[in-house]
This record gives sequence, structure tokens and C-alpha cells, in this order.
Amino acid sequence: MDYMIQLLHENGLRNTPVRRKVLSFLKERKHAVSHAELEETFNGNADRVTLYRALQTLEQKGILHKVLDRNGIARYAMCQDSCSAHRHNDQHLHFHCNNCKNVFCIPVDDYPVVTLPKDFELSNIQLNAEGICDKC
Amino acid sequence: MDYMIQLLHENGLRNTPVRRKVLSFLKERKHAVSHAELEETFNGNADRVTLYRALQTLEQKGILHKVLDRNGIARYAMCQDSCSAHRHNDQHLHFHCNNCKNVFCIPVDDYPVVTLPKDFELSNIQLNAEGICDKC
DNA sequence: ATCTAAATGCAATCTTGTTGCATCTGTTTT
DNA sequence: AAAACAGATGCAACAAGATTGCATTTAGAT
Repeated sequence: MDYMIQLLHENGLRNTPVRRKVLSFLKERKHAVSHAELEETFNGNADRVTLYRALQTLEQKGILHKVLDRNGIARYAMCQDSCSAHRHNDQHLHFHCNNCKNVFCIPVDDYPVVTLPKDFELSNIQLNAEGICDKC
Repeated sequence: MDYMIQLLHENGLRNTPVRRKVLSFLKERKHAVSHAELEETFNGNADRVTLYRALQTLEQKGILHKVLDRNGIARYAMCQDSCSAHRHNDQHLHFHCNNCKNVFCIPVDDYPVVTLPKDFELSNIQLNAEGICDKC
């Protein structure tokens, strides 16, 4: 719990209940969580908008990782240490479970090397997989 | 133009103005197009909903390929010949231009092979790239 | 304890996409 | 060529995710 406070402080963010709770909730999960799920856990103790803004802020600071699920809905997960406000380390695979709809971040050893057509400038590559997760 | 009619006929779809126009428009483009863009080109001559339904139908028949852009918004492109109603050939990369937001389908030779954690069942993998396209 | 910028809560709004239903039209059949 | 019918369209209403404006509250600095 102390860690959350430090994390917020390091990033020049105020230590507020919503942010603390979002972080400690996501810390526990190994998969990316949607706004709706998060809102449920707050059980009416946080405004929808506040939650949206908290997630947005935490993502911009490089604390959370944002990934769109198969329906284009945003999900958030704790970043690896290697992420920062300026660069998210995307060198992992996002596994989308077709049953529970959860998104899992899975490390990948040999990331594919791709050559693009002329005049295409690459900034990063993402790998997405679809299937059924271990719990389903 | 005759080709569109044949294409619709082959798939047991009626030859309607909206479908024909959607197809001939997408035929010209080398990138995936959103509903909004498509609606613009119709200039008020097609209902929003009709357009949504046309795109949906064409995708279900394996004529169009659907891909979500960086904002979770659906974009459609003509499928390769290898696509069918039952199986979309996804063995290509989707390049998302950070400037014009267009999505390009780019063929890839060596598709990555990934090993997942225990009890994860893989059904398919997609490759997404981000950057700046040739025109931007 | 005071002060201020940052965070929150609420209402309103926007965008993407879907559903129900009455009407119209492409195609098939006679 | 006309009738018939399933399939396609248009309109209105709705739903979910997400954003914006603004007044109020609060964390943290002085």
C-alpha cells in the first residue's frame, strides 16, 4: 500500500483514494481490466468520470498500460518496470480470451522482425493472440 | 462494375446500390476505411444504419475484412482472395498510421511462432504495427 | 491554518454501433 | 409482364464507452 503512494509521488501525482485503489486492484490482477469492471469494484464509491480520468492519467504517466480488447474497449494493466511516460515497452503479446474476454500480457522471447514497404516508418509492433485462457 | 455484381451474386447477396458503391469504393483503396469515411462519400445518399448493415453483411460473407484501429473504431478493406465466409486469412500485418489514422494490410513472409503458457489455447495471432505511412 | 493547483462529482454531450418495425425493392415464379 | 416474397432499406429510438465544462472539494505546500 505504501508502494502505491510512492509510485504516485514519483510521478508527480497526488495520492488520492481513487488512484490508490485503482493501482492496488490492478496490482493483484494478471490481466488487463476494463473501466466497467473497475467501476464495479468501487461499488458506487467513485464517479465514472473520475475513474476514466484516473486511468487516463496513470496511462499517460506510464504507470498503466492500455490495450483495446476485441470489441475496441479499453483495458488497463500495470506496466512492466521498463515502461515510462515517454515510452511504453510493448515487447509482449496480448492474449485475448474469447470466453472471459480478459486480456493477458505475455512475454515473448523472439519478437518478429518485419520489413515494411518503401517509405513506411515503423515506430512499434504489437502481437495479439486470440484463444482460450487457462482459467476458461 | 460488373465484377461487383458478380461478387454479390456469388455470395447470395442482392445487388443493391449501397453495396455496389461500398465495394467499388473499397476496391480503389489500399487501406481500411471507417464507416464515417464511407458515409461521407455517400453524401447523404445512404442511411447510417444501412451502411452499418452493408458492412456487416459483406464482412460476414468474407468479402470485406474488418479491423479495429488504434481508437477501437472498425475499418473495412477488401479481402484477399484467400478469405472466405468461414475463415479470414489473417496472415498479414495491419499497419496503423499515426498521422492519417489509416490502416494498411501488409503481407508478411515469416509469421511469428509463439509458445503460450500452460493451458492457454491459441486460435490465431495478429500482427499490428504503428508508425507513419508512405503518404504522410 | 491558509492557500492554491489539482482532483473530484455531476450533468450534459458525443460517438460508435445496434435493434425494432414499417416500407420498399430485387429477384424468382408464374 | 405481373405477382409474390424474402431480403434490404430508412427512420426513430436506444445503448455503451468515452469526453467536456464547470462548480466544489481536497492534497500537499507555504
